[in-house]
Amino acid sequence: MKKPTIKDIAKTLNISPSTVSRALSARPGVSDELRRKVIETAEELGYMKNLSAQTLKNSKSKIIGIVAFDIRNPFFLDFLKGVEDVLFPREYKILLSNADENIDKERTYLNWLISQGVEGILSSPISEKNGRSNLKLYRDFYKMGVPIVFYDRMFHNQEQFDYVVVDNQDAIIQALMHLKENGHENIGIFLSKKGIFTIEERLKGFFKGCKLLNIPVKREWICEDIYPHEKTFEVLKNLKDTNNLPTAIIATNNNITKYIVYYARKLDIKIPDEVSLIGFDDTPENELIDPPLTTVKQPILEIGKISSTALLSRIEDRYTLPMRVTLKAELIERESVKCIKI
Amino acid sequence: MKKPTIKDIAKTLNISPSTVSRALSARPGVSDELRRKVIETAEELGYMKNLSAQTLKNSKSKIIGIVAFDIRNPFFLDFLKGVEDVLFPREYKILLSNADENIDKERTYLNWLISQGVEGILSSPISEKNGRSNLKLYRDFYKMGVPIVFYDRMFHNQEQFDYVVVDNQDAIIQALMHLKENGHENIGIFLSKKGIFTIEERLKGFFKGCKLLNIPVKREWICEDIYPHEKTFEVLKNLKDTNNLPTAIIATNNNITKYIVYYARKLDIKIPDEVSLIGFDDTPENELIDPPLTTVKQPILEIGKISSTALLSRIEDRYTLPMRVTLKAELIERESVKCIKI
DNA sequence: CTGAAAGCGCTAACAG
DNA sequence: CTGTTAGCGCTTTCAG
Repeated sequence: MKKPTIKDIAKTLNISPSTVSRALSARPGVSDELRRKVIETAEELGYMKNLSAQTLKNSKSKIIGIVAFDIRNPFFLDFLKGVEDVLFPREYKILLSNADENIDKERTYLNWLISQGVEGILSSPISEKNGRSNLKLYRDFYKMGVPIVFYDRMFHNQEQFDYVVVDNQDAIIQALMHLKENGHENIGIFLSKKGIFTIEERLKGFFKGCKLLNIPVKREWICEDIYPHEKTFEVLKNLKDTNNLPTAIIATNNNITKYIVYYARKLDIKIPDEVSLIGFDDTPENELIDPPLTTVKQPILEIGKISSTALLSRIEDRYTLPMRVTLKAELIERESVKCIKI
Repeated sequence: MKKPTIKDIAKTLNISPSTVSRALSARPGVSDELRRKVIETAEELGYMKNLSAQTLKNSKSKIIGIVAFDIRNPFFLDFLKGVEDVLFPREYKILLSNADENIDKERTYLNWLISQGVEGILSSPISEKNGRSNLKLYRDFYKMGVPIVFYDRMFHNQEQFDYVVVDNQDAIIQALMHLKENGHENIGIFLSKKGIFTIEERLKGFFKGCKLLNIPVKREWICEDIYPHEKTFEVLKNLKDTNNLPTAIIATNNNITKYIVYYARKLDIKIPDEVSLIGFDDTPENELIDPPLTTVKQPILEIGKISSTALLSRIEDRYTLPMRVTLKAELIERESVKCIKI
């Protein structure tokens, strides 16, 4: 037996579908008496509104699309929670995509989202080493009037788009200042895949901060493209074998943080006695690791809340001014940085 | 300007909408020549198919709904990845819900999902201490013919439903055996909120295993309803103050695991020297914690893959036999269990 | 306050 | 191989 529709309710009550529609949508123009009866029989019949029909009719799906750069990243635990917190009370639903750091997959999902009729998109856009990205597609969507808010990542010089990101340069500068205060001048940085917006920014922040603080930059200590994680081992081992370890390392994402701890232990490099470490992304476990990790903490829940709030307001008012938010990261001091000031 | 539709393409080529539809859907009945032209002008016009219309027409949304018990649980990192891995190639999309351990929220989302026309639902059903749940609603859906696969959690004695869960009793028994082998007889267990399926099962496993292995059960060492996390502190402190610590503790989820480590450290209870610990849910950090944690590891990625595969096959064939899968957990031995055999 | 009719975009059945 | 027609379920005029 098929799902009952508005028509079935109309028929059982001998009224017209339009009246049923009005009654169920809480719109005016129906007597209280009738409305009550409609609602009642709707329940009896087990009626559930068909949102596809409604969407088709008034082109409002009450769905927003999320494009995740990689759904396995713990980033999404807090981010999704933040988004869901603001969406749920407003009855918006989430269509979840996972780009897996792959621009082709991202493109496929973006097209699906549009076809599905999402009212807006929350995206952390992928870009590859060679600079390839789906910027053109995002631009097309922008022209079509699809509200888009970038979170965590964005495109440079595309000021028409809304975004909510962290000040990644400042985040690294904070880390550098902390290291400098603790007497470190020989500082390395481990970066994951090239091309990723946040990683590029963190590297820029490193250069900027070193200049600012008068910290010498040494080519071998800028370890780029640390991926997959075994590369962490190679690089660390090489640095150790050549007796060329910096006194401190800054990690630039949670995964690298984790693997530096892991492989340093295997290589018998003592943290923080031999090398100090500042982690990136404060997963709850960072406090429990040995040693508890001094970490740059991003306000991820906030990114979720703010970006989704921004998206909703743009959905409601397409012609509002660009919303560009840059949040500050925070340095959580624990025990992985040793003071070596003389 | 509105989004172009199939009609617009038809008009510019002076053909009928149905031909365009056939051409774009790769169905037979169109000359190659025409098909080529259709596809071409579709691209020129920036046509994107309207899935709401398609769904309305053939009641196939190519969307499945996921109900998460609590989206902040790291469980969902691997689970969602597993699901997405199987869904993406088959062009199914994910509508994500977050029940937040709240049956009312779960119910709201379930109704949304149905209204949205999802073709199936992957759910970890919530149940409260008092036994309340949305079982009735799930039953209604079952009657309506909506495919449902439960993952991680399920209902007892509801054998009509498909499910993919872990053998939680066995998981705890494995932990007990390991402890017994290492000479432990005074064993405590820390459980989170009452009523949760997995937690109840783990407690049952504890009783069963103790009986099996001839381990005495002591009331004060069965610490239930550890929530919120500060409760971990209270309980541990009390046990310590009364000089009543067991020699080993089994944690029953990742959060409790984490907080036992955390508060044990605060209370200066040495793991594993004073108390051995077996954690539950193997987050990658468990290896980095001090000490590296012996942990019960659930095959979460598999749960995602298998449950979504099961769901898709039920969507394709509604009348197949029930699919009930129980996966085994695995004990990862590290260094948080001390051998105290004399 | 209620009903009739048209249409959102797409597809499937039937004709030609 | 292509076109015509009708209809999926809902809402929104416009009449009454």
